[in-house]
Amino acid sequence: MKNSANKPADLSAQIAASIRDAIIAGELIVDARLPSEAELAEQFNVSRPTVREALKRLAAQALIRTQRGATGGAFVNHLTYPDAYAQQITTSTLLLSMNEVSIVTACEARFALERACTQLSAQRRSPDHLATMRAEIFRQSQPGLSDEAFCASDIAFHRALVDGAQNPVMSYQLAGAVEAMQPLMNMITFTARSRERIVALHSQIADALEARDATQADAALSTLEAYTMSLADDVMASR
Amino acid sequence: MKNSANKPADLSAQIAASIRDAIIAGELIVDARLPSEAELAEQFNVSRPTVREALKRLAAQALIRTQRGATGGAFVNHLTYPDAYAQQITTSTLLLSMNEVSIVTACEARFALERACTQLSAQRRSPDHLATMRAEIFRQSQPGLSDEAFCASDIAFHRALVDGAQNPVMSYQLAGAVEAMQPLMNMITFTARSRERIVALHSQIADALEARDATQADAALSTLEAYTMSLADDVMASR
DNA sequence: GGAATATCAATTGTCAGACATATAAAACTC
DNA sequence: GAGTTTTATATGTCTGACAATTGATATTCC
Repeated sequence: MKNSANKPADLSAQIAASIRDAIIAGELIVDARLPSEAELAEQFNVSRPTVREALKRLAAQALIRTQRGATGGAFVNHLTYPDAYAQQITTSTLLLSMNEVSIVTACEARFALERACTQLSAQRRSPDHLATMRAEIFRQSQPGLSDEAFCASDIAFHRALVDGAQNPVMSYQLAGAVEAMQPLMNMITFTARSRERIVALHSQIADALEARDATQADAALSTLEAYTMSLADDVMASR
Repeated sequence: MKNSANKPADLSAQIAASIRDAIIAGELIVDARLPSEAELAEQFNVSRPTVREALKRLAAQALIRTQRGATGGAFVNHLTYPDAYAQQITTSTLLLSMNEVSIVTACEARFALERACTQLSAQRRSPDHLATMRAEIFRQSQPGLSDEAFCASDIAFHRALVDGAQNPVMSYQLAGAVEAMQPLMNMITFTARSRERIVALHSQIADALEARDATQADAALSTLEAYTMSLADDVMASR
C-alpha cells in the first residue's frame, strides 16, 4: 500500500533506492568505489543524466561522496556525526515548523529527553563540559546581548549538558530535539527579568552537575521546563 | 572552516541549498509551487539538467515532491511524520553500522531515552497501547518464532511503549534509536531461556504501565537494559 | 444546451552527444 | 633522480531533442 505499488517511481529514484539498499545491506562497504556513471548507466540500462540524478539523491543524504579526476568516482561515504547532526536538525526543524507542533509538545519532548541525559552527565561530565557551561552562563548574563545571541548561547549550554553524558548516540539524538527548537524559542522574547531567572536555573544545573548530583540537576531542569512553558503561554496569550 | 570555504560546492548543491534555505526560512510555504525547471534554470543561470539534479537532492530529503503534466511542477512538501521517521531510521542505522558504535553505547542511549518516555507513558497510555503491548508479548512467547520475527516484535513492543507517551515529537525521536538497533539486536541470538526472561520483563513493564506505576516500569526497563547488555557481552566474548 | 470526445499546451522524465574541468598516473626531460 | 609535461579517466555542465503525463480548451454529436 505504498508508492511502490500505486505509482511506479522515477527511474532515478529506483536506481537510488537500489544502491541505497546495497549500502545498507553491507554489499557496498565504506569507501568502496561505485562503478563510474557510464558503467552504471549501462548496468541499469539508462542514460548518464538519469544515473547522475540518482547519485545526487544519495549525495543529498550523505550516503555517497563524489570526486572528480582520474581516480575519482562515487564512494560510499563514512557517515560522520556532524553529517548526521546536520540532517537530523534539518528534518526536525521542518517537522516542527510544518506540522503545527505546539510549543508545549516540543518542550515536553525536549526536556524529557534532556533529563534522560542528566543522570549520565552527572556521572561523566568532564571539567571541559563544565567550563563550556559556565562560559555560556556568563555570556547569557551580559546585558547587551541580542535575543538571537541569547538563544544561541542557550542552545550551546544545553549541548554541553547533553555532551557531558559522553554518549555520541545520545548527543546525535538530542541535537535534533534541542536545535530544532531554536525557531520556536526565538519567538519567545526574553525580558531582562526572565533572562535573569533562566541564567539562575542554568547555574543551578551547572552546580548540580559539578557536585555530581543528578537529582538536583533533574529538579532544576524541570523547573526550567515549567518556566519556559509559562513564558510560551504568556506569548501565546498576548496575541 | 567548512566545505563551503575550502571547496566550492557543485552548482546543483548550491542551488539545492538555496531553495532549501528558502523553504526553511518560510519564504516558500507548504504546497507552494516552485518555478518550472526552465524558469529556475534561467534564474540561476544554469542548464536544466543542473536544476534537475538540485531538485532531486531536495526530493531525496522529502522537501519537495514533483508532479508531471500541465499543472505539474515541484511543490514544497508537507513533511509528514512517516517521512521523517523513514529518514531518521536510515540515518541512524547507517550511523550505527558505520561508526563502530559499541552495543553498550547504543543500548545505553536507547534505554536512557526510552526511560524518558516511561513517566509520560504511565500517565497517558491508552488501552490501545496496552493491547498492542500484550499482543506482542503473546507473539514473543510462541515457541516457533524465528529470531528475526522475535526482534521485529520486540521493536513493535517498544514502539507501543514510546507511543504511549502521546507525544509525536518523542515518538519521532525514538524511532531512530529503537529501530536503528535492529541490526545490532539481530546479531544477538536469543536462546529459549533468554527469550523467556525478556518476555517476563516485557510483561512486568506492561503491568506497571497498566497500573500507571512509572517507578516500577522504570525499574523493569533498567533490568531489561542490564540483561540485554549481558547477552551482548556473551556474544562478543564467544567470538 | 449539455455531455462526451478530441486536441492542445505546459511540464516533468529521459535520452544522446558534446565539451569543460579536475586529478592522478605515466611519460618525458634535464 | 627530481621536476615537468602529457595523457587517460572521471565527474561537472551544457545543448537540444523527444516521450509521457495531465489539466485545460475546443469540438462534435445528440
